[in-house]
Amino acid sequence: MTNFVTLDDFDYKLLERVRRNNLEPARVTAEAVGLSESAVLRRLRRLRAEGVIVADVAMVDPSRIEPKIQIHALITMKNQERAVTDAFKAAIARSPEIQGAWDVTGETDFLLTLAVDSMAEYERFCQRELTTDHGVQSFRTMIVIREVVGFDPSRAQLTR
Amino acid sequence: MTNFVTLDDFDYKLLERVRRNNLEPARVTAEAVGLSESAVLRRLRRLRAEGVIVADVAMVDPSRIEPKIQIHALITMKNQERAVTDAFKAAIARSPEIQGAWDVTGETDFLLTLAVDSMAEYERFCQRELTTDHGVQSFRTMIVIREVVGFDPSRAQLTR
DNA sequence: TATGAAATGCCATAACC
DNA sequence: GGTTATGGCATTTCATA
Repeated sequence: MTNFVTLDDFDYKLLERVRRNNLEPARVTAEAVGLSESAVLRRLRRLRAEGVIVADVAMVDPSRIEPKIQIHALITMKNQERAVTDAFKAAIARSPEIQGAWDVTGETDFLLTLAVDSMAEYERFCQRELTTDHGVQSFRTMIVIREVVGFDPSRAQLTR
Repeated sequence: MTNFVTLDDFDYKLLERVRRNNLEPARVTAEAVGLSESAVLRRLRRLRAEGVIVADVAMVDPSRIEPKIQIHALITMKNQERAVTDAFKAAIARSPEIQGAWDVTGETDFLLTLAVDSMAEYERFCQRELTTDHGVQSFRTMIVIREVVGFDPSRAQLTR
């Protein structure tokens, strides 16, 4: 699961296309990248089996359904004890408000990204995860005013 | 692109599934949500036409291909002149290193997320966009040590 | 205006070269 | 990697409420 995979130019071309649209018929893709239909399908199957393609998903625009408030929070922990930070990470990972979370260098320890329906919901999250003895010393809230660069699936990073 | 869309329970169930896997045969989905195959396909077609489903994509795990350094940067601008900030936003949006960018409240003005192959590449980005008269007063770099919550497609937020 | 059922046509699959 | 035959799936049409 951990080893790297070597890809040739065809694979890269395929990934580039399928990251934009994974419903494109293989016939079309084949012509675009200069392969036969079956070659395209076999390579995509291999890329999925090898874990290069992790998931095939429909991207939903929640703003078309309900207005969401997007928030970033910088977390400073009281100390660096593994037991404490691990528990905090686990709690964060379980929180439905969380969109992403990173262990970062610098003056703060974690960066969180959240999406909530209201500030009241964010307050509940803070009480539940930040101000209730999970080892958090302080946190800084940054509310998103406007998205400058919209989420671009072809730029999306999947790690872990 | 404009008005909100009202969805019923079937639509929500469909979205929930298709956000996890958009290659699932409609027959399977139909049984899971309690609709006929054609009803499922029609509703999904409508959700795509109405822009609730924005894109259908394969999610790639770049860590399987090449090691990437993930970086968050907090930007403080010299002032809030529209002409300056707009130019900065445009430059950011054009930068290939950028994964996301947000206009935020608080002590800083923007939060950027980047993925680079090396610190040298990040340095080049900083020289190109941050330290070369785009109105940036100061910035703080946070390098991701470890991802706590991996990017989850079913949690992904598409705004704008 | 929505559904469910059946015929058509397209697409992926798999076994070949 | 390309070609071909098969099976599966989406699409379309139609009847119904």
